[in-house]
Amino acid sequence: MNYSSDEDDKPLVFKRSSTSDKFKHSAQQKAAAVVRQEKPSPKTVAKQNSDSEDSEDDKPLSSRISTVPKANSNHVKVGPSMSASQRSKTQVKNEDSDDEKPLSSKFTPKSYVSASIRKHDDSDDDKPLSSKVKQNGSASRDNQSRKPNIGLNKRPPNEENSLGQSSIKKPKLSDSSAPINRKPVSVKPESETDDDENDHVPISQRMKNKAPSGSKSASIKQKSIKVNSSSFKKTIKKSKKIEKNSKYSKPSKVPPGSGEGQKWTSLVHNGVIFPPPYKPHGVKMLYKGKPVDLTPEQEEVATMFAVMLDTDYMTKPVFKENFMGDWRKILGRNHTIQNLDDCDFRPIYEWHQREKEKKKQMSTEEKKAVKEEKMKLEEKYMWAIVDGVKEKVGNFRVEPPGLFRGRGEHPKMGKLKKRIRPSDITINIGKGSPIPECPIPGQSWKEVRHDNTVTWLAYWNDPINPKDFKYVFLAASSSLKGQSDKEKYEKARSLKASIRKAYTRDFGNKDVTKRQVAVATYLIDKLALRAGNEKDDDEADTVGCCTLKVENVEPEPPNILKFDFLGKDSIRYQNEVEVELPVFKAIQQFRTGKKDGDDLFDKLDTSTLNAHLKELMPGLTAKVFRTYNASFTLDDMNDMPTENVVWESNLVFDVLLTSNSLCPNMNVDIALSYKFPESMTTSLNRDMKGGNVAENLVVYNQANKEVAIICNHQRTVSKSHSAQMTRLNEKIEELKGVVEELETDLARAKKGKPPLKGSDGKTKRNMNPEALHKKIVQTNAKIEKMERDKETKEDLKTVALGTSKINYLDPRITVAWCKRREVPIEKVFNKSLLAKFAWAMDVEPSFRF
DNA sequence: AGGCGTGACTCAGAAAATTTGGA
DNA sequence: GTCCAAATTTTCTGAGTCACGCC
Repeated sequence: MNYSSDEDDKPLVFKRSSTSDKFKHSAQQKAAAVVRQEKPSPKTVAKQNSDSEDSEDDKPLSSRISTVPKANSNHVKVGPSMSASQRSKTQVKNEDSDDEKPLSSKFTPKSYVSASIRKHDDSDDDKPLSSKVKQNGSASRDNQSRKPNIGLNKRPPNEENSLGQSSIKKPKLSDSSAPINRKPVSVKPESETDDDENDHVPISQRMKNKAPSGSKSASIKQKSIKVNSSSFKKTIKKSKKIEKNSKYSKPSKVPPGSGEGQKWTSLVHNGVIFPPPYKPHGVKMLYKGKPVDLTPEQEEVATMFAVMLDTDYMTKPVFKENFMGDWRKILGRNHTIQNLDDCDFRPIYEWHQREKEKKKQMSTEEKKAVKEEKMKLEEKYMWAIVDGVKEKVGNFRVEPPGLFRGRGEHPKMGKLKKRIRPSDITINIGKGSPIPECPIPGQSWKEVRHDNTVTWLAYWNDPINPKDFKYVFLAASSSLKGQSDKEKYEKARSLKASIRKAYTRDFGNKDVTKRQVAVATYLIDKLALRAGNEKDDDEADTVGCCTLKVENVEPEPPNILKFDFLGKDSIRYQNEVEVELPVFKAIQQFRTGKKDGDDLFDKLDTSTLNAHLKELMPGLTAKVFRTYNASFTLDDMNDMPTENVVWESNLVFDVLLTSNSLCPNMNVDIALSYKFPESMTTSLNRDMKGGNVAENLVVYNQANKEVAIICNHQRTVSKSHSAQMTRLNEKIEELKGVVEELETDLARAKKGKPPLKGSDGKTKRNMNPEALHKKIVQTNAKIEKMERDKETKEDLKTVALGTSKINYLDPRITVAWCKRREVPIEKVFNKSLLAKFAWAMDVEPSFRF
């Protein structure tokens, strides 16, 4: 069968399945039917179905599927649950039904709120892309009239209401359905607009026309450092239309700049700062039990190794061999030290520990003084002036010498990373600007350039791999970085459903390369896999989609694929996914006749894959799917209702406390105000808003976690994790004991008897049954809360939420959502994220990814 | 052939949780 | 014995680092 057709039977896969369970449930309850478009005419319906596929297609596959990497226990997989037929049915139905109903669970309802809110949206339409992905989405567009109506979903047209508030409640509609795609081609042009610009314009009018992301002008001048964006907006906005119809025709790379590839007009900075020279400590290590004299240079390298005695690099032979190889070069051929095994670095190690301890013991004032001293030295390097605007420099400190710490089984781990000198560094600076003074007397820069088509301020060759470079760039909060960040998200937003159809059609293509491209694209889309460049033998052996080996993908009939491989940073990816039959068959076929270590996609590499992707959409590359998947998932879940949460005291209590621990900036007062159950009821009425904030934050974190799981962002379990868990368990047990005791006393009190002595032997005060009962309830609530905390903790012990927040989630989704729900943005973004995302701060509340 | 985005980890300092000390 | 706050310990975070990967 060819999937290409539209069959209704679409594979389930496309559907989304799982949102978080929690959401799911709620969603389910609430909605029953989904609505997709407004009413469809019959034909539409039919069509729709087909579209529906698309519509569903809109969703990121990953979301649809539940895949879940096993690594995290959490989620587990999933699968598409509905059958195709079911699904189609549902859809249809939905269409008719009204909005309110939810969709089956599957579809997650996405947004209602937004829908309603989106005012402008109604109009939209046309979106070019709209079809794009998510349907609705577009926020920006909305403003204007552009929005299509997307179809789909109904959105109430007028809702506009204020943003947020009221609207929030509305039932959702899901939009998922998508709109149909309208034409494909036009991708982006119009819409784009984004927000920014319009600040001055009345909202309603704002449209944006701006340019989409693309280029921006270089002029970024203004910038304000502050968070506020307003200034930013402007800057950014500038529009360029670039993309526009032409679509991305542009070479993908050229960014903004005012001119061809020009990134700035004037650039002033002070270069880089070097680490202080090595200060010999004179502590002698032992060789065959005897102290050895080392020159400062030899001692420096020995110290680098000694300091790592307590790491597990010591268990890696490669590390030791590489270290010894490089150290021996410095020791010289005839040195006493010939064998690493006869070396005893402990004296140096212990000296280092003492130094560390000393540092730790310094008084606060001393520490402060040291810090200020350092600041004074570094201050001049921290800023650059780009086109007249003061911008923070990212990494102006030259990397100090050390032993290379490769991740995973890196063949070069342990090699000496030599000290970088000025003569290794190339400086890039504005033509008329003063050339940074070389900080080390008597030395000079390797080269000084005036290249305004690049954004780096300086670079040097990586001593470990001379072919690689280490660049000094502006900080993430700079306009230059902000612009390209925004462009990245705009590109992802413009992904269209039609792309899915296009590759689906090739699952059975006779041309093997085309088939492989189709299947690989499917995996990238569905699982948010990385492209997978080829790697050299002198790098760790990790893979991405194009470099998957036969042994990394195990097909299990009827249609399950088991993935198990080491990806970037040697992080393991394990997942079992149900795929469409043609994909499954294709994978089986790609595997036949090959050995475990052979390439699964033997006809592919990232450049051929990306070349094909670019045919589908200008500027499209494999990594866009990751961004798309992540942001889509967040946008989708953010519209989950929270109103169905039962506002019972216990639950509220939990939610508040939990959110407090999950949300960094949560207002402590809010949580505290709920700390005492007695006051809870009243507080609830009084502080409903606070409660909602906390509740919303739980939803947000849940969505964030979902994304982290999709992207496989892991973290190592903290050393103290198990101790922490044990402690929690002990406390829970202790509380349980308390409850039992209380219950005994309660029973006795009811009979008029005094309480028994406590386990500690003390006598307790007489309490009346009501008081005892109350206490039991309170304690039980506390236990439940702790159990929940425990779960959350266990759940997140291997999941890192930060990476996706920083790199994959369009901040406008978060900002708009916060505006709609009246959640202070500071509760979600810390100071550095606020600075980094200054460009997104004034997005319309109706923005949808 | 570079150029730049992504990503896990580290560490110091902040915040929260506990303990201690005194009234 | 209770209460409160200071002191101390534990946990969490933000910012920085530098390795890794994509195009």
